[in-house]
Amino acid sequence: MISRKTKYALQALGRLADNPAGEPVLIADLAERDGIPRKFLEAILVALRKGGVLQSRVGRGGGYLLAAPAGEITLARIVGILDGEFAPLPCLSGTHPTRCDECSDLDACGARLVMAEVKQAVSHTLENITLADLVERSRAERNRRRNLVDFSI
Amino acid sequence: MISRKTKYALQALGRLADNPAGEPVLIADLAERDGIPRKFLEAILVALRKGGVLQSRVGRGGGYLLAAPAGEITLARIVGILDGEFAPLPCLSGTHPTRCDECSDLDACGARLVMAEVKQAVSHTLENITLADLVERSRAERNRRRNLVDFSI
DNA sequence: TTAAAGTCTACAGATATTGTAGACATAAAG
DNA sequence: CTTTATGTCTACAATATCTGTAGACTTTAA
Repeated sequence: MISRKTKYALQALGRLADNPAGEPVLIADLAERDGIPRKFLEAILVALRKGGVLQSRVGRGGGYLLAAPAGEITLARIVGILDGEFAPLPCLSGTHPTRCDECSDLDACGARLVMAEVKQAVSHTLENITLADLVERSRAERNRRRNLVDFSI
Repeated sequence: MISRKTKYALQALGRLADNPAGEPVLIADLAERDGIPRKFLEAILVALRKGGVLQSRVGRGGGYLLAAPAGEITLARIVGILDGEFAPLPCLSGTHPTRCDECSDLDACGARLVMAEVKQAVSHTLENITLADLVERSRAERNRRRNLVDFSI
């Protein structure tokens, strides 16, 4: 469902959200740490910057930083920037609604009615998860395991 | 999110679910009514038959029928047959789980943890909507409007 | 002035999706 | 038993989209 582009973005954004605020991270570092093709990641980060999620600094000592606190950056926003608005059917797009050729009765289309519900569910989920959750859950899982190990000693 | 293939499938299945039980419907009719390329629809229907959702009869008087009551055919099943199992990330596939190359710690991957939640939400929604719902909602919408018209006369 | 960064444009390659063609198999009607 | 109406199968063609690469350019700090 999500493109590799968005997957890479989530990985890189996770690293950035983990980093001390104000410390720019290099594209090259992000790319290497997660095995992402560097030039491809470059394009992804530019899109995220244009989308207002990232800030960049050019030149020596430069790199990328989050443009907002991790808790304010939702998955919906990230996915929207990279994969475009999530529309299970073209006629359900909010921004570029496109009617099917043979559709004589848009509002009574069964496929559209049920897919609207799916869209609603997905959007709701994506709106309610932030980068902070992503980082937090990863930490929680690591801690959980660390505790297991402690007990086993 | 869903392919054109699945969209066509939903349209055709809606027609079939609306048809009196036991009456086969011709591919050609389904194709024409919704403006679906005939040969393409053919392939879709074959997949659905192999997936156990449809029955076919060959020869004169033949055509397609639902293989089960509309209320027992979920969207999850239809989407699964045509688009494959829904996995927001390859490592979240139930049937062909594929680890990312550079992933050193699968269970603590933040992207994976949050996407698992999205997968859960989508699956839950798709499991809880059936073809009967699709038909019913379409009917309800048409009735709603018919009533509006009646009152306005 | 130089080196270290990000930026931009264009394209190449891979993969998936959508759509088409035509020969074939099966079943009913007469 | 022949004809006709139907679905089935295999192979391919045409797009479209996604992924990835190249290289010249701009900006900033040391």
